[in-house]
Amino acid sequence: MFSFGQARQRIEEAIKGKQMLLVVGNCYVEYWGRAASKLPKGKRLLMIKGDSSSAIHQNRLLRPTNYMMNARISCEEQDNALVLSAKKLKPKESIKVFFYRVDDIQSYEMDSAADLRLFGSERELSNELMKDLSFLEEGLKPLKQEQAFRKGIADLIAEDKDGNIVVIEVKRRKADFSAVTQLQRYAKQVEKINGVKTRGILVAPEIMKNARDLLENYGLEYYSFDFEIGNPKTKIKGVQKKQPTITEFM
Amino acid sequence: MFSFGQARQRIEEAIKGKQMLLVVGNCYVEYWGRAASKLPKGKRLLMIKGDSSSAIHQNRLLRPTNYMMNARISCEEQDNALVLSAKKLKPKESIKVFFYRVDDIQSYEMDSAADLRLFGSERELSNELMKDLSFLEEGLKPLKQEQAFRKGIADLIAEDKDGNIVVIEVKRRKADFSAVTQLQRYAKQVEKINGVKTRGILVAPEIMKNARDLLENYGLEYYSFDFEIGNPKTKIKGVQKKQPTITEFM
DNA sequence: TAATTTATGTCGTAG
DNA sequence: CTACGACGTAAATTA
Ligand SMILES: [Mg+2]
Ligand SMILES: [Mg+2]
Repeated sequence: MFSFGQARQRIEEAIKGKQMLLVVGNCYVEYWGRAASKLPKGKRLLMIKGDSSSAIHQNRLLRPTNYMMNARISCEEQDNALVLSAKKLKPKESIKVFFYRVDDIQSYEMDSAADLRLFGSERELSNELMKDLSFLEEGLKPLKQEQAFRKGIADLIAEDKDGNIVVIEVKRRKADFSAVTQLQRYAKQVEKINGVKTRGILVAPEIMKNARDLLENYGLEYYSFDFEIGNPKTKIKGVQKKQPTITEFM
Repeated sequence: MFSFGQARQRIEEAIKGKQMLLVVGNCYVEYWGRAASKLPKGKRLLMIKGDSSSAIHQNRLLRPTNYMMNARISCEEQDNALVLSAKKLKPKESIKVFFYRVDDIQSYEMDSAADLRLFGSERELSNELMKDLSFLEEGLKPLKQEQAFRKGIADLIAEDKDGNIVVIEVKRRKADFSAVTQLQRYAKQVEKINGVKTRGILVAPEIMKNARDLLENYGLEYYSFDFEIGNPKTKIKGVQKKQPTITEFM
């Protein structure tokens, strides 16, 4: 139990020092901005980080119920509440946390943030695949031109043994409608730019049934694959072309 | 500073009691599952909630660097580290947090989670719009509104004054490619089911330039609108039809 | 700065 | 349990 005066001093100190700040207590939360919300009174945890990212957490779920980043934080004592406000412009937004009881305040001087080393990202899979496109199809070669650019419009652009341009989209998880429409969009765009018929290949571990139907309607191709995440190398295995499932004639 | 023995006891108690648990200390984090990652040693905050949702936070950004939900949490003392593990099946995943120094442990009995009352969601805007479709266009009437409502394939399905079926997709923010392709997919599907030409209308506060070009290529229509978030009613205002931007002749 | 895309997306919901 | 779409998506990347 903290008096609002004590609490305010402690909070302002921590914020000034860019410390990780945690406030636990009975509060009511209002948000107004891109949307609006009200969180009924209850015991919650407020986390404010050194970069001013703020979040109100309940005791369930990963994501906070309210949050804001790049905000200006302020703290004021009202009649019956300690009010913590986070405000930002662009978009104009505001959160107000009304603490009616402050149970605990903790703050920690933290180490400067380190980069997470992540393996198995789509980018990594895509790079691995590019090293040997014959995994996909005999005679498939990356187009040097596109390779030069960090990222063009599609994940990969290649040329098949007959000289057709092939647009390749890689997904690290089960492909859905959006993966298919994305590939279709890229394929059409490349087709328009180069003025030649272009193949589109979706490479993903799995694909939703309905998404696959759409893909086949668009005349695109699907290859399944597996990958094994390793350090430092992620390995691609078991690439195989899936034949169209001819379910109906038009 | 906690001894590993003390720390372990405190942690296990908090987890058993489904309390909100916070552990601060110098640690190294390994994740393996859908992807894999390593977070270099440093002072971090581990948050474990009553539903076993766990997150490793650094002192910046809203999102945690590592996280897991619906996991089985365990804690064991090793030679030079206190190891907190979170494991789950489906997908099979694991996080290990190696604490080399435990600076602080806090746990809190929390109130049961309350529902956030959110205003200005897409669903709310859609409902509001349906009440008076003449906002969009004279003579537009909701069609099979219960089915449109329940089925949810499209946000709204209506009939215009000439008897055409109109599929309407509402977006609460600036519409992009995916909004356009989504609407296109719905419109085509309704067209196929009913066997008649179908209009597709995208209603959004704004639309990306490129997305708009795509929309016009598809023969779909765009209406802009504004909304004012209120409690309990969100008001829709300033709906206006945007004429196709004829940029090029085919 | 705006546009675009990824994400270990998370989360809710309907079937 | 899966499919599917919203999310105040956040965050990284690129033009
Ligand atoms: Mg991709
Ligand atoms: Mg919608």
